[in-house]
Amino acid sequence: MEYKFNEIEKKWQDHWKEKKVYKVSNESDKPKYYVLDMFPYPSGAGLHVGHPLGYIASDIYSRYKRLKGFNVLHPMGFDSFGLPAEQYALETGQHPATTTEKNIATFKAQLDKIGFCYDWDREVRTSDPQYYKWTQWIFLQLFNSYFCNTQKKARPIADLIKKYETSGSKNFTAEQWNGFSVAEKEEWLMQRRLAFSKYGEVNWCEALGTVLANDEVVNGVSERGGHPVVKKKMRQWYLRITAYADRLLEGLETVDFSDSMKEMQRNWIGKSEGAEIDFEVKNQKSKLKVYTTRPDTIFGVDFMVVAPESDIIAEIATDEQKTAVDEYISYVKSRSDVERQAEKKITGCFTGAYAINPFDGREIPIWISEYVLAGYGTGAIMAVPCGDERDFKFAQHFNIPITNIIGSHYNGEEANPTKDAVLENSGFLNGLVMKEAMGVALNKIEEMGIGKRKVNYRMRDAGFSRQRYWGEPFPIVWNGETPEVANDALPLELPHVDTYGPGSEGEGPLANIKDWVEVAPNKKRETSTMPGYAGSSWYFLRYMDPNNNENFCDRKASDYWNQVDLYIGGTEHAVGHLLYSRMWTKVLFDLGLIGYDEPYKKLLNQGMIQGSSRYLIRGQLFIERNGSTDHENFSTVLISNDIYRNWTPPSSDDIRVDLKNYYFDEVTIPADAKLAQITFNAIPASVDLVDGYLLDIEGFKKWRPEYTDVKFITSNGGVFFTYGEVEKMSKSKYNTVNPSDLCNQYGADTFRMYEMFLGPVEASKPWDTKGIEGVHRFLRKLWRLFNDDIKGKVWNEEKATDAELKILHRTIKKIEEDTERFSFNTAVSTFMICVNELADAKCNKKEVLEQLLILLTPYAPHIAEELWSQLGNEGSILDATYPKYNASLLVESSKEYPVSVNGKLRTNINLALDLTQPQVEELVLQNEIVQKWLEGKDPKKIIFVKNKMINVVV
RNA sequence: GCCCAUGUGGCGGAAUUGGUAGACGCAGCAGACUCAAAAUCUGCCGUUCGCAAGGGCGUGAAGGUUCGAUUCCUUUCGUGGGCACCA
Repeated sequence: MEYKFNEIEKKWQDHWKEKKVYKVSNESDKPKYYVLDMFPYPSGAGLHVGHPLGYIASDIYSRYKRLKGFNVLHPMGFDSFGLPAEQYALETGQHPATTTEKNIATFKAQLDKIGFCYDWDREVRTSDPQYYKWTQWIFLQLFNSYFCNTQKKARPIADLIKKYETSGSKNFTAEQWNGFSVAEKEEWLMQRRLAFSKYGEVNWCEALGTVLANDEVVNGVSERGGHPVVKKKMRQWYLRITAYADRLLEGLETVDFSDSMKEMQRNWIGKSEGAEIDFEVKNQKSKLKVYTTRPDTIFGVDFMVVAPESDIIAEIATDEQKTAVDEYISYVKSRSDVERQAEKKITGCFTGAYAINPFDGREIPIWISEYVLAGYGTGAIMAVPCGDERDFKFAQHFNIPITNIIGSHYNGEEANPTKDAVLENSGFLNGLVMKEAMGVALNKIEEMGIGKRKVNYRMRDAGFSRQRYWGEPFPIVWNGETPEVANDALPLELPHVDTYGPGSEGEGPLANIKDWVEVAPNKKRETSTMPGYAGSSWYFLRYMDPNNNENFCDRKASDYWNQVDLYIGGTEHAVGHLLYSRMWTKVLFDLGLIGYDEPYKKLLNQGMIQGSSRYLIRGQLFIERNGSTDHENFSTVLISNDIYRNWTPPSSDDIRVDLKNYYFDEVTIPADAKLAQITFNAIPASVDLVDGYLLDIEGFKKWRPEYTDVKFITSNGGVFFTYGEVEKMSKSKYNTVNPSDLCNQYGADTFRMYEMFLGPVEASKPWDTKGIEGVHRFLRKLWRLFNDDIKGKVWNEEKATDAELKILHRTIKKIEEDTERFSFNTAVSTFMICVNELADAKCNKKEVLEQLLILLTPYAPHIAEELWSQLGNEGSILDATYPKYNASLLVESSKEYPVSVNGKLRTNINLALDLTQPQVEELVLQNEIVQKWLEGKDPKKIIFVKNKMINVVV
């Protein structure tokens, strides 16, 4: 009987579906366990082999936990709002809901093929009105809440209003408040709401009349069309995540994330303690407020740098410098934050103004430069070139003299950011170590009233509106400049639009639907929609109670399932999604809606599976006809990579002389034309058309008919080599591999195990389909322990020997350990070793094999269930009892010790495990090989680590 | 530029706490079975010197700590991810 994986997998998938074996109940006597994957965006390209890596890992762990007696929640859904669907709609006119629906169907079919144990009855889709009803509802909770700085938590805004009405605030009295107009009141409240609106900068593309996402902007121009992009101020919604900065930092102490993940989040939040200092500006009324973390270096300030966006520039720039300053500012407008900071080139412009050092009266030139960002601190810094590398380079570039305040710690060649130097040239701080000087300087600054201590965060409030269609509409109506909660019942559904283009002022497409926007005279709906992370910030809660129409999630359900025990996803979400959803959870907790303020107890980061793309070298010959300067592509060749690689191009003089050197030896250039240019570049070939690097030439011609007639310059034997590049999997690079194809060809069990076998889940690695054979052979070998292709059943009910039980129990121990620590790749190896050993021992005994099958169930559920039933078991193996390993079977009495002399391995000696150090030393010194390496000398020391090794030191 | 990760045979990787580097698999080579192929099985498989026994070198590079370093520290180079409107 052969291993017919296609039949077996179909049979059991149907059976499991029919018996609803993956249905999960919110009531159970078993302990609960919640395993969650970061849900996918259902792109039109479908699932590729990179997606399921984390899903397989979580599926294995879920099934393992189930076998261990837990009630396991392991749901799946779709993050189905997003830009690509809208972009596609813009191009084809198809409604995003239609394409999204189709894409989800494809994804689900692909996922089911791999045999995941999802309870599909709990599926969520962020674009489903029944889901985004609650996203909108939570937004309104945020809108109607503020962060109480005394209690350090979110509270209803009504509480704040009550306080204002009765006792006012530091900005106004109760009487004043009660006299304010609605609009005036709202202006004050807006400064406290957790979801609030203000003017912010967006990437504005005039030519497209639209706002662009950062990744639609390349080098300051739009990716589509190459039009200029500038920063433009527009009204935007924001979430006051900065209010939660400290709690987001503290919360990291309570969760099990990797240290690097925590580090990334800490850096993102970027808490720093320092001071804001006001500097007088020479001959000006306005003061320059800078933020610094190093007030101890105040005597080393040689210049100031102000962000180009700062309003103060207009006030202080001198007439002589005005033109230069304006020019510089317009240059900076075209640049993104990333570009501004990544730039190695040093740019800047002097304003002509001088600040005055409050301690020694020195005049400090004020510059503007793009390396200072407006959004951070006060948008201005005091530059200390002897202590800061960027300041130093700036000073050097613009020939600004550098003051040394750290003596020999500064060598004149590079800045030294030390805090341990003793200060010099520093007035009242002279002689103090910098660390101590910090407090002294701060006290003095506060005493003089020219500045104050200030905690700063690099993190900014999160932009929460998008000028797009395919997202959650805001249940907000604008009364002039005052936002009000819309009267509509939730969900406020996305209305139908005829076109997906932007509104006349760059608003989202919703702005074009007059009837929808104008709800009453002078009352207009908010026309932007929520960003992608809105729906994903709370989806882990919805899975617990997905069909609840009364509540986003019943408190009983969220208390039962509690936090996500294991969350698996990529590091690319390290700071975005994870921080947002941590914040939402904290708000929901503060408002008493759920019982915990961290969503994810443990986070496991899966690596990215990269594509292994294949490229062909294409040579193209261009000619010019009749004096026209347009180049015409006259001839094309494709060149095998090894030939091209070994080719040395002739010097440019040769081109016109000898085309032989250029692979175009058979080309005759028409009389009325002349050779213009020969170029070589790479064109992608689909990975389906190569075997390793060898191209299937005929297949390629069929795939790209435009190359049917071109000449292929082949290597010896007529073969054609492509070359490889490891890069992100994407449709455009033709390097995607569809998991469904592999499941058809090798079976889901093979595919699951191969994905795991590839390497550690956390690591990124390139995909290579070739290795899958090895895993497939392993499963066939396992099958043959039960069934022979010709003889049929070979398993038996004989009693297992000690040696066989030892193989089994060693495997039980290792598989359990490896699964617990998410080392799935080594677990697969362990299965292979076990099956190899059982085959060598000719062990076909049910007593051993049955236990092995249970271990294998999380990894390869279909074959395990099939063989389990062949062994005559009644129930499903999914609910079998996980084997316990018997330590007494694994006890050894002796060990083959490696023996080193001076750290170099020289021999092995078999020794009993209960020997003492002196006994070991004696036996080791008797050994011939050890004697030889001792060369008659006495050993200085013999290091003996029990059960590990022996090292003789001479 | 900044933050994080990572670098081991031809390839994916193993070595869990500083203790035998290269488990397991792919590819390759040689052989068995077969009319043949597939499948399966056996052996070899980091590099170098050597007939062999045995030795030298070897975990991106350079230093350091240690009896002992893929593992810890310093410096440096390459690659991947993130940098706030891709998700």
